[in-house]
Amino acid sequence: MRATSAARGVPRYDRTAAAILDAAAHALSEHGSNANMADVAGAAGVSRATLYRYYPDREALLDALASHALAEAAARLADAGLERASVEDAIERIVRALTAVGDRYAVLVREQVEADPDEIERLVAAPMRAVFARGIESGLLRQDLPAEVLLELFGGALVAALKLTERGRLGLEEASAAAASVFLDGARAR
Amino acid sequence: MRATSAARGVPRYDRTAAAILDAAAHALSEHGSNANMADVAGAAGVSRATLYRYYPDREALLDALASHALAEAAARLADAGLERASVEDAIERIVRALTAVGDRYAVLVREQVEADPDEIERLVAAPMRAVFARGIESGLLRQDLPAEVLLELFGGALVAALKLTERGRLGLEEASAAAASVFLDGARAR
DNA sequence: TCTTCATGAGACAGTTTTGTAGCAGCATCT
DNA sequence: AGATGCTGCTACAAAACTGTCTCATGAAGA
Repeated sequence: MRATSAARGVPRYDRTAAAILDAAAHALSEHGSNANMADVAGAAGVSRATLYRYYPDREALLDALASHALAEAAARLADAGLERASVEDAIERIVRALTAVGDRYAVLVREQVEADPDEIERLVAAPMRAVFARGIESGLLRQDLPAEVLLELFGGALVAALKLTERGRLGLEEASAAAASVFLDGARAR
Repeated sequence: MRATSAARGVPRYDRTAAAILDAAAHALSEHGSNANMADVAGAAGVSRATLYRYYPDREALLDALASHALAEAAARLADAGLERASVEDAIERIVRALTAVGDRYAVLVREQVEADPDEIERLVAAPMRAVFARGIESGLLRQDLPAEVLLELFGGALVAALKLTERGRLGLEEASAAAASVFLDGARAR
C-alpha cells in the first residue's frame, strides 16, 4: 500500500497525522462520541477525504488517539520518578502529570475506548497503585481502604480538577493543587 | 373523588410510560449513547412502535429521562433535611441521596443531556452549595477553597463511588461511606 | 522549471437509524 | 358478550453516517 511507504520515508506525513490526531482529540472531548468523522475533519482543518487517508476508519482514529494519549500519560508518569519521591510528593506529581494530559484523558474516560487494558494497567494504573500501596503500608495513608479504592477516588478528584479548568473556574495549577490537597488530606491516616 | 379519578383514570398510560422510562434509563446507562431506540424498546420489553407512541422522538425520551432523574434527585435531597442537619451529617446524607439515584445520574453525566440548567442549579446544586458554604463559614470546612470548588470535588468523589459499585468493587453502602469519609476528611479545616 | 504528490471537492453506494403509518390481535372494562 | 383502546408486527420513506473513488488544483521538492 502507498500509505506505508509514504509513512516510512516522509516526515510530512507523520506531522500532519499528528496534527489531525491532536485536533481530533480536542473535537472529540468536546462533542463526545456523537462527533462525526466530518466534525473531526472540520476541527482538524482538513477534508473528510484526507482524514480517511490518514485513518482508514473511525476505529483506527480512536485507537490511534487512545494509544497516543496513553503514551503521553505514561511518559509523563515515567518522568515523574514516582518511586524515588515521598508518597505525598508522588501524589502531587501524578496530579500534575495527568492534568497536563487532560484533554486526551477526558476522551478516553468518556468513551470507553480503553486502548489496551493491559497497557493502561501496566503504564498508568500500576505505578499509581504502587504509590498508594506504599503510602498505606508506611502508615501515611489510611489503612481502612484498599489501594484500588483510593485510586478510584483519586481519579474522581482528577476529573473534578479538569472540569474546574475546562469551565474556567480555576487555572490548571490552582485546580490541580486543590484536588491534590483535598484528596491527600482525605486519604491521610489520622 | 377528583384525586382518585385522576389517579385511576390515567394510571395505565402513566404506569407504562414510567416503566419504559425506567428500563430506558437502565439500558442507556449500560450501552451509553450508542443505544438505539430499538435497544431501548427491547430493554423496556415493548415494541419500537410503542416506544415511539410514548416518546415521539429520541430527544423527548432523553428529556423525560433527564427530568425524571432530576426530580428523583431533588426529591431525595429535599427529604434529607439538609438545613436542619450538621454539615457533616448533611454531606453524608447527600452522598446517600445521590448515589441512590446513581444509575440515572450516570446517564445524565455521560451524555450531556443536562435537563434544565436552571432547575439543576435550583434543585440540586444550590442546596448542596449551601451546605458547603455553611461548613466554610462555620469553620468546619477549609476556607482556602470556595464552595464551588468543594462542590466539584465532591461531585468527583460521588462519581468515583458510583464507578466502584458499577464495577462490583464495593457495595453501594461501602462505596458511599468511603467517598464521604475521604472527601469530608479532605475538606475539613485542619 | 518540472515533477511529484498531498489535498479538497464532490459524487456515490451501502448501511444504520429514525420516525410514520396501517392493520390485526388481544386484554380490560362495562 | 361487546366495545374500547393498547399493543406488536410489518412495511416504508427519509435522514445521517460511513467508507470509497475520481479528478482538478496547488504547493513542495529536485
